[in-house]
Amino acid sequence: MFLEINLESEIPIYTQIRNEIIKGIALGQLVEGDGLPSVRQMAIDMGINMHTINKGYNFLKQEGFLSIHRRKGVVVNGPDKYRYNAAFLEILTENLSPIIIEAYTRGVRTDTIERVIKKILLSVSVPVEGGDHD
Amino acid sequence: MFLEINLESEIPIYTQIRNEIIKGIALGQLVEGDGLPSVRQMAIDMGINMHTINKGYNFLKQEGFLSIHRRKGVVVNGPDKYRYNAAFLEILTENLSPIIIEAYTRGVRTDTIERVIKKILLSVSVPVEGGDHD
DNA sequence: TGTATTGTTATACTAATAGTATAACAGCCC
DNA sequence: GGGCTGTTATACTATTAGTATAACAATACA
Repeated sequence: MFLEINLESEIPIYTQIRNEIIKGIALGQLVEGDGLPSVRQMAIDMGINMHTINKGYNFLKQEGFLSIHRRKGVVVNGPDKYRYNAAFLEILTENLSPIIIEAYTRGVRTDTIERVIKKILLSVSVPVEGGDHD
Repeated sequence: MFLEINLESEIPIYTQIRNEIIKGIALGQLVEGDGLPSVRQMAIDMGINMHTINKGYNFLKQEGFLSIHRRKGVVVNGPDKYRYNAAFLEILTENLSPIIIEAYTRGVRTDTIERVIKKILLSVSVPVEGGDHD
């Protein structure tokens, strides 16, 4: 696995694992049916405790990104398992609000904010005029 | 003070205080020179410990939003004291990335994400076609 | 000049969370 | 049946959030 984890970050390790795997799915590096390393193996690879990995995997399982089987291990789900709904859009708004409002208050103009958003989206997708993901 | 604080939230109280005051500045409810309640008074009003308020105030002080004097109390700064710079834009990108990437991965289309952003900005500013803040 | 109010600092305590460390349990493919 | 999987339980350390007192230091103001 090629997860970029920063042990010094204030962001919990299991959260970083979660975010990196979601990013891997966004980039197409992880697709439906792909298997992930076992909690023990990844723990060894990353020099991190097994339970921390397991915690990250379980968040992703609960959110629909992964399926977990006793012996088969951890497998990436298809998009239908983690497609967004109205509730997600509400949480998204709640999470974005303080960040966006701070930027606005600090004088970042609307078009600059949108440029930042576009840059992030471009880092994870192929730009297609008028087109989109899925 | 009219800060909306949720004691049950996973977000630390002092962070909520910080965000609410920044929001107050964005809305124009707090402008340069305005005084805020003393740490003791606000602690009483909100039923929260003095140190928690103080922690929130000090974050805002360190970030340039507030000035704090021994006896005069806490005062809102002018925009020049908290205007963004290049470093802020980098942190902004870092903070937005996992949220935006997750939304994208879950199938939220680019224009939907931008609609959410616009909704947040509208909640805090007066819509002006082609114009902007400041 | 006092005095009261301000933010500040120090100390101590509880509760919750992150992370580590072992160990054992249970499903299941080969 | 052996070995690998995720799972669960327990225990421990470190850090953070929040509370609770108390005292200190600057300073506006009567």
